[in-house]
Amino acid sequence: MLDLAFVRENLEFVRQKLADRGAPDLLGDFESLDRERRKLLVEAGSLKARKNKVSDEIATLKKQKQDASALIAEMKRVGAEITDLDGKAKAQDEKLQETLKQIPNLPHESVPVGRSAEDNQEIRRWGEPRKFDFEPKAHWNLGPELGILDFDRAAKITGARFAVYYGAGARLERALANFMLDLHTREHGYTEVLPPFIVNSTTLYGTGQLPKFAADLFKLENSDYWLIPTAEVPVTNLYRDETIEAEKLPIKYCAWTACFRSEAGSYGKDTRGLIRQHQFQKVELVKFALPEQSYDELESMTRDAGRVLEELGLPYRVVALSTGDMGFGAAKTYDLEVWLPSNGGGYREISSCSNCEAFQARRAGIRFRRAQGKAEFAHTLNGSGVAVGRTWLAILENYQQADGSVVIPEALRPYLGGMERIEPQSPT
RNA sequence: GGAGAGGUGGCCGAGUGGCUUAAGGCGGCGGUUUGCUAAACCGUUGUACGGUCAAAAGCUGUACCCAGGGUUCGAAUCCCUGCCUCUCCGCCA
Repeated sequence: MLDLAFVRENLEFVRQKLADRGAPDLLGDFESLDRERRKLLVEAGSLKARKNKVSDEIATLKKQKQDASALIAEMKRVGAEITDLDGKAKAQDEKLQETLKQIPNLPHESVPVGRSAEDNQEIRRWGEPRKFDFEPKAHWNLGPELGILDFDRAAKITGARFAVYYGAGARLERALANFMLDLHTREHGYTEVLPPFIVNSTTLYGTGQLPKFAADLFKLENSDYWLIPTAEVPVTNLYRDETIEAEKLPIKYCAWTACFRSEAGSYGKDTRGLIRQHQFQKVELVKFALPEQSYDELESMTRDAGRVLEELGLPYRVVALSTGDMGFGAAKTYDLEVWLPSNGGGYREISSCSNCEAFQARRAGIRFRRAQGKAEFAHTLNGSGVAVGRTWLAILENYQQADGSVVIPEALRPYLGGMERIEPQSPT
């Protein structure tokens, strides 16, 4: 959420930044709404001041056993007026809050202005895509052929966009999660968190999934419980409505969780394979940072995520998302895109690292306090470190051999009991 | 799922309709005293949204005693609903 006073004082600037994102103009009636609301606050405030004063006078009269009926009668009328004004002010305020909650974050000045992913800016590349001397297969063929991946039975027991893993496939997924967690906790200074995979709606408001993106989420029936779309949601909300001591910043968490997304509106996109599933696993990185350090923290978080792919020998590139391609709460986002040989070869998103500045903190009441001075809003950052399911398929595709087996990257072997290669196997 | 007890400032804790602008204590901050430390003493203390101001400071208004409604001239206090915590019982990985 943007700061109300900031929007009021920088209306044209805000309009421009939102236009850069390609967001519709949501500030249409902001000025009049804000003006009307403040006028009502002043009127109601002065009436309440009178009410408080007269109530004291009534108390004094009663104590002295004198007649207060005239004042009481007046206050009955004033009370009705206050109820009326409060109602109007509340309605205006709700409209204003609703407007503010619909407005995405303002892009940082360093973000390339553009309309879509076409305008994203490549920052750097790591690794050389492998040259195959045979036609590389897509993972949705490789996996089932190896007997470690099964979409058909997943469709039977649940539905489309789910998968079952067997044997070395299940173990590879588990090994990847452990490998990522160990790397971030041992070498990058993150503290591991295991949060609930179900959260309430207040939590989803805090990180910005609600109210705009309810359709992307799974909601549990007859409750206020929702499945998390990413660990960013529960982990960022750990400090909701709390004030952190400045010396403790930056706080760095990493969390392995399952993630659940309805993928409404993506019918027809990535229908084959593991790229776009309703349920997938992800190791997430979350930071709480001082405002003056948050962009340095974004850089290091992006490097921390990249380390995972480098250790696994997976070629990737880093792109800065353009203003038109960024998520709702982000002020700046880097995507990590891993190279996949299937479909003629190309880079696919495997991590997204964002600095939300104070956008989430303002919604969620995440503050910090310096030794001297008032509480300020912290900056929050989140990034995948990285998506486990997509790493799984990247390993299959990048490390496949002509005979249909898959070589396990060195760094991962200790997590697989020394296994060097996945050979075709029977699932049963 | 059943029964009961609770939810008050950063923390502890008083407070059953108006002398509460939330007592008292702890902690924090500032100061006095002191060879240093400790102690003692004095002062101070949160958040949000407004008004005033060029702006900041300051001054000032309102709201906030889990949340949302209600009763009343007046609610931390009374009523209703919800959420959360704790204790006991039942069920359970």
